[in-house]
Amino acid sequence: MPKSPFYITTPIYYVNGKPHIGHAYTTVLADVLTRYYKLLGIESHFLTGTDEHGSKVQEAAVKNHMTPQEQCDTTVGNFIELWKKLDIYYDDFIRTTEERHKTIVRKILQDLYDRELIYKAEYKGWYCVPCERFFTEKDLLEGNLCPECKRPTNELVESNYFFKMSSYQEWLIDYINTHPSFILPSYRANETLGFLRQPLGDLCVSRPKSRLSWGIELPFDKDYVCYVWFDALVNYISAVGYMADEKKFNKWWPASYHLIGKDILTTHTVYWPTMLKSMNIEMPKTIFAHGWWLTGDQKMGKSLGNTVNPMDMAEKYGVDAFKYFLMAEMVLGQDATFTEDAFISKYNTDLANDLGNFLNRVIKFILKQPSPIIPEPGINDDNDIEFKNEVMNAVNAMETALLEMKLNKGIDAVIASVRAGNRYMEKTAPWKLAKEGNLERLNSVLYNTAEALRIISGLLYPVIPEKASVIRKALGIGDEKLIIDDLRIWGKLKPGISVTDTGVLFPRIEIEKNEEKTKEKALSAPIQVSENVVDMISIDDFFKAKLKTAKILKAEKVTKTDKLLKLAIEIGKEERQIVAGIALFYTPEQVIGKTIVIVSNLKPAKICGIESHGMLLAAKIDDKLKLVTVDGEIPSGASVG
RNA sequence: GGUUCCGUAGCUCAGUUGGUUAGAGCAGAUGACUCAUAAUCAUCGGGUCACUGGUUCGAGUCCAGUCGGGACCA
Repeated sequence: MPKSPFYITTPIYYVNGKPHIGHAYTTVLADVLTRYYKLLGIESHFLTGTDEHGSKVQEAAVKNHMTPQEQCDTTVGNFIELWKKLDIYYDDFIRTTEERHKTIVRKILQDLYDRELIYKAEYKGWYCVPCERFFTEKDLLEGNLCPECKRPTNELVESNYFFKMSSYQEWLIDYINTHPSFILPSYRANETLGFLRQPLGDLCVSRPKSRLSWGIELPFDKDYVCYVWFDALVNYISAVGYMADEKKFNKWWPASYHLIGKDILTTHTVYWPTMLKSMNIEMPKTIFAHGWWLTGDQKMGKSLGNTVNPMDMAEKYGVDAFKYFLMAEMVLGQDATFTEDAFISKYNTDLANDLGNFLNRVIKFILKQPSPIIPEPGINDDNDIEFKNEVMNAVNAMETALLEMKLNKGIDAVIASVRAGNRYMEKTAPWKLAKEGNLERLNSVLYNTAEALRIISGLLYPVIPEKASVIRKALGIGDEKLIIDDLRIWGKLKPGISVTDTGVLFPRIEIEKNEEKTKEKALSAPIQVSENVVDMISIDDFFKAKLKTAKILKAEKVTKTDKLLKLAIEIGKEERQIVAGIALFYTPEQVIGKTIVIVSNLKPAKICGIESHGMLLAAKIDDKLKLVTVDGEIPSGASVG
């Protein structure tokens, strides 16, 4: 493992809105990585913060009848509060409105200006008065209309200051090519190189105060403020003492990782490196772009109303479980989908059934013994050795995973060792050993399971600090300092310590009943619709069901059933799959191309293992069934009602 | 439209530089156990590895094309 200090950053978040899953994910990731490096005994520094200048903050302030600074002070609280709630331990939190930051930005600007790396020039653009925004010609809509509000724009000549970014183009291309871990994943490096195939322009680093006053004033021209991105990027060095505390700066820089979302790739892989180069500062070791969490909303279309706010999951099922899911489920770099079903499934299998249950059975069993302490182990047999190897294997896997930025793999390995623990208990059956009075074997088995839990809790601590601490408390080692060297050695757990029942670690989330109901409804619905309308309902009740026209694109029989057809349907621009119990009445060929009516906002359900996303309407009497269709031509996606 | 990545069991995905019977988790079926959170453990998947053609003694793994999906750029 690297022994040089570990310095990790998140982007500084823009304070014009509320924090969402994207912010949370990056910050949790940085937090978890930092905790791992601290576990490895490496000095670590974790920086996050907020980006507080720029037009959007100014606009929000005006709207809320505040000064921009007041606006920042209020909204920054949302972030700090969330980090507290998520148990995030950053070492530093920087705000770009802090003097320690602004001073450095001014110094950098002055330095670059003095060295003629920043120059003043006029450039032509199109200005939209209502939007108060400047556009380049290519941004405009046809007829020189504003791309935002579609009103005419005025051609305008404006003076601004430019950073000579263009002069670093060749250097940057070469640097990326010769430093394969500079931008990760590698396809993001390719994207950057793609961007760099075209001539790189100079970067406009000023905004005239006449258009925007909320920013850092240029030290050499009081009519301008600094462009937000230039300002913001500097946080990564201003926070660790650049031009202020040389010793501190040399300790932490270059950063080990700049974690970013893929949406801000270019600013971090083009602007920032050229800025650093111009300042003669070493490049960060790795700029790592992770993917996005797609929520139900984005993935399934808006009409459904089954959206889950991922943040609610932390509230509902616990912060540690939430962080566990984020870390275990996303392959770093790729996008991942967040659904409550996936969350619950992962929670129940990994955390409740595997980990929580393993802890529980070990502790409860030891507590049933005449002396409820960690016993003295005897000689290991083959089962013991096999189990021990599996646990030690997890330690190695986690270390490798960290280096490769494949946290999910590391976590998988740890959970695999938990499963090995459950398997080990079945194989050795300590309850039988107790009955037989084979105390030597019994003690060995109980010791080994407890020892495994010591190591496993240590490996998972960075992800689930609170719950891992509970495990350690149960084992009687709650106060011991956690270091990797102790996890690498089997047998560190001292016999003789009392264990404690700390209760159920992760209570199972029970959802079976709800699922069954949905399933029944979905199956029987098409057959019940026409008959016996009971109870009167209000119009509002009726409109809760969003009925829409849909065109059947594809249809096929569901194997092993005689009633079900699987349909691919089109609702406007959206395409989805539903399962309908109409196969006794229609062949797939008969329904393809038909425009039918469906309930589009029905909660999705699995029918015979197939996801069904909506329900079609059909009329039925006795043994006849007819689909509800529309009279004449109408596009799919039209509202019915 | 250009560049690029991907398309593997019902679902999520692993599959190193081409080489013996293509794997894991979840879901499902059957059985076992009872220390445990109706948890756990064992056994059961014969999947045209999107399609077509090619290179090779041999390709999920390389090449070309087709279809489908994503990313970036325009």
